[in-house]
Amino acid sequence: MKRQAGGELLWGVIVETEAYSQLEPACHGYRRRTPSNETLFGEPGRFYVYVSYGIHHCVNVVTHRSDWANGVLLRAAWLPEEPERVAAGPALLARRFGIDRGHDAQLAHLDQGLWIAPKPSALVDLAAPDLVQTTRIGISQGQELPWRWYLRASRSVSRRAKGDPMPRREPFLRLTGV
DNA sequence: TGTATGATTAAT
DNA sequence: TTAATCATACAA
Repeated sequence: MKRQAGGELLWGVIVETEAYSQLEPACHGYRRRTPSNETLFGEPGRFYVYVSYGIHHCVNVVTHRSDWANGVLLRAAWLPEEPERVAAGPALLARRFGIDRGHDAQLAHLDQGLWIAPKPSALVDLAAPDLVQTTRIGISQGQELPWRWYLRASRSVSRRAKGDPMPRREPFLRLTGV
């Protein structure tokens, strides 16, 4: 969720994530601590934002503990009242929420204007919460680890891998308020 | 300084 | 499947 400059709230439902750990080679903290991955080694609960392919931004939430690189990459979100797939991919998600390196190391907290909240059951009803666990994508090492999760029914997932179950036809989410 | 690489995306 | 595009890391 993001509180925008005009005071309006921008929000979406995270439908796809991947986990990264210092112990495996796909993680930015696998080799060494540098200025650009410093946040990943810092205290949990902050956003780690990195530049991808020199042109995109991707957002993680730092997890575990300080001096240990663990994080969860936010790969896709579904936004109400917006075209499907506007945030279907980590760089697209960052772009839609206007997140860049300026948000790196920022606390994921309401007070900071950018945060993550539990699904408000009064507003949103997950009709088909089936979670698919599968392998991560876009990496050359650590491909065997099944550390990617996404909501099966969401069409705003970045992409499906071979063998992954097909999406359901029914809407996966209902707006009951707003 | 110079070169290689990539947690991506859009187009083919 | 491939090209685009450049911050970052690392070698020299």
